[in-house]
Amino acid sequence: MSAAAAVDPATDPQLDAFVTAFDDFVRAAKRARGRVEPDAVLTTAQFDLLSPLLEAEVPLGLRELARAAGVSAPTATRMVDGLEARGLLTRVRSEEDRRAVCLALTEDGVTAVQQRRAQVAARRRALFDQLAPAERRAAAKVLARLAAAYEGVEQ
Amino acid sequence: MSAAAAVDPATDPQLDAFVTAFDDFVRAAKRARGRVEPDAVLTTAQFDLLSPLLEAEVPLGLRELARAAGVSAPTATRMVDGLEARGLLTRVRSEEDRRAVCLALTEDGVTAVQQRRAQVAARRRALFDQLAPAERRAAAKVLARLAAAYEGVEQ
DNA sequence: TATTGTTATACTCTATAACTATA
DNA sequence: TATAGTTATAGAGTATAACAATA
Repeated sequence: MSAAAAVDPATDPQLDAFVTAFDDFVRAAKRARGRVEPDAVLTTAQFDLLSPLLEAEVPLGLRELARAAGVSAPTATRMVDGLEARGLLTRVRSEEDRRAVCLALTEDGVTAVQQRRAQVAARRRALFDQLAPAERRAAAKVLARLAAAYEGVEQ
Repeated sequence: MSAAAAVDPATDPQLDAFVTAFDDFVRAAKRARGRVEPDAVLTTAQFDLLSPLLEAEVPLGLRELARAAGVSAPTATRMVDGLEARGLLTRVRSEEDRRAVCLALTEDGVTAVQQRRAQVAARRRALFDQLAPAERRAAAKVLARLAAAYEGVEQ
């Protein structure tokens, strides 16, 4: 048994409160996601894959996109197949390096990514609107701190 | 275009800070999940499905489990097929209502769920350990508040 | 030899529609 | 007729291993 598994959260009320709140938050977020996503233009995975292309000054390679989205190259290839067939991105062989492909959003692709971003932003905003001013400041601070804390975990 | 999509987050610095922090947090959490889960006994979906059975006093029906996990009945059936084949749960026809099945964890199933819970708890704890005492209190409070706020969104 | 991308293969998660058995 | 569950079918996401083309 690992050291972490041997720890009884009940022995530390602060840890227990943190873990419970975290679990509640994750569950609530999951439920909310389920309510919003059925009619989405892009799935989460597709959005994560395409999103970097909106900021990209130049077309990106498949591996770059795969790494940014946190998926394997074959998975990215397959996803790109579907997205290309739907006319959301273009895949052309690079002239400089004939091994590489250049991936870029089409006009429809840009629209799709922007729509999905707007959906996500709307969801965030709806949550924001539920909070009192002091809570809003506290939430932004805590979430930023937690994001940073993740980087210190498991190296 | 929806009202929400028309809002420019940049016009409200507090909203912008909140949305940015939220996005950073979600991305960091996703990366961390990817680092931990490859060697997990259960996938997230399997864990979500089995988890209620650990607390259940009596065996649960398939629909109950499906609803709790947020998946359709056929999805639950298929998942139960695999979990039953792996010996993690038992599926027996109910005596009182011959339409229903009674689902319960086997000893191995209990171990698997507990292991996964320990993994999740360890991840939460690692994050908790990164925080200063004041940050821990603030985080627990904010996460609980956000979980509650979700319930007020979209009714 | 190393890198980029694809194909082959296999498995999980997901849903809707249609079905069976029971109430 | 309504409910519990399953089967049929289809599609997306996921990975590893093996491959081709190019550097």
